[in-house]
Amino acid sequence: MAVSARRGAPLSPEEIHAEALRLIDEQGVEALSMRKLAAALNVNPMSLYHHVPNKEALLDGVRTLVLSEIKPADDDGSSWQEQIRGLGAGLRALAHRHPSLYPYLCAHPQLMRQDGVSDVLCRVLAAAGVPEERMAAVRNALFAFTAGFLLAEINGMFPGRDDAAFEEAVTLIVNGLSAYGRDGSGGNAHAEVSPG
Amino acid sequence: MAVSARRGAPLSPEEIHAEALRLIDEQGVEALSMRKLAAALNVNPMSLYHHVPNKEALLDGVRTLVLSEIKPADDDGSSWQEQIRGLGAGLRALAHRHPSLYPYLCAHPQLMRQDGVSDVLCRVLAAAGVPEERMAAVRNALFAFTAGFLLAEINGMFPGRDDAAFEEAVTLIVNGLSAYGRDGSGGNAHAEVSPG
DNA sequence: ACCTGAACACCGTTCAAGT
DNA sequence: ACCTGAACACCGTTCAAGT
Repeated sequence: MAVSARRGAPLSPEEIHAEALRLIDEQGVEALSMRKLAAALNVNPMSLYHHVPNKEALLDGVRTLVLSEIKPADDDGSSWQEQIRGLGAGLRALAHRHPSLYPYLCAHPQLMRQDGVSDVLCRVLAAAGVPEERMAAVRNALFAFTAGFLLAEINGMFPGRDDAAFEEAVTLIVNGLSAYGRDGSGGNAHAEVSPG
Repeated sequence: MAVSARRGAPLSPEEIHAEALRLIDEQGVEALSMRKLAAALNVNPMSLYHHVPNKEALLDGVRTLVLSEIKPADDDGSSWQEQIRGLGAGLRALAHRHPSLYPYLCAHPQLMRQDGVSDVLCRVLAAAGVPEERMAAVRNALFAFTAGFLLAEINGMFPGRDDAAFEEAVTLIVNGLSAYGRDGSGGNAHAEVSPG
């Protein structure tokens, strides 16, 4: 059986990811090392490598663990404006729950492309009047805008957690989306400008 | 004089920062180490510490070096929409010139608060009809949106350098700003919603 | 199957010593 | 004033060996 002398149960990836997230939330990503993580788990540093290929894969696991917290709400019948605000608030809550990990979430956007969130967002955007052929671009822009705003917020661009600043930002977005509903073109006088 | 046996001239912070930037652009931020940098400068690793306090300060210097590339254009009489597009394109060019450093620029937004850029942006926003008391919030939001979009782009959210996606994003912003010009309130039906 | 200790190739940084 | 070598306290990771 060869279970660790210092522990009752064998390690598992889940346990490792959870403890890594705890350490990151507590001390920051920079402070996480395989050796410290092993110490926190009361285990030899090298034991980790039987459950996780390397540190990069470990961080990948932590990122997916955090992203699993996202539970996009169902359509509750409210206006698309309200639903946009709700989605933004949800992502914002996640960012503030894990401020130290958040920049690393932004740095790996393939994980941010969770189908659940994307589907809900697209439904709301369709309700706002975004035409099908521009849906992907608008959805990506919105996602990037939101992630960027939260990154700036977490990095201290605003003094503390400034809810008014967040409201202003969401309003800017909602107003921008409204143009799609008015004429279906997004009012884009520059859509055919030759790109750079 | 005690100049390095292997070099003609003594080191300088400028030389160190420039070489560090070169290495970062070439091999990525993760690959930069004090020891490799010293080797690239043909110098003993410890010599660096006579010109730079530590690695964090070195990266700070590299960031300010890159930010000094920003030269916000003067008012050329074009519409505020065109000027917004110009500012965005300028920041985008910088991001693509230094894709590896760019995420680290975003992580230290105090450096992004260059007065020059901020002043120009505020002038353009005033032309768009943003009222004085909301200027700071809108300026910050715009900056964070742009930085976030470019971060997503650099991190591979879009397939390659997708100019159409960037145009769509800027259009969304421009449309959002247009609401301020229509009624001066930004059309913000939710400005007084109780935060959180 | 799971764990471990020793070892390797790296780090950033300090410090006393050189010229 | 500027540079240097040795040393310290860390890293991530490999590998052969243990049960």
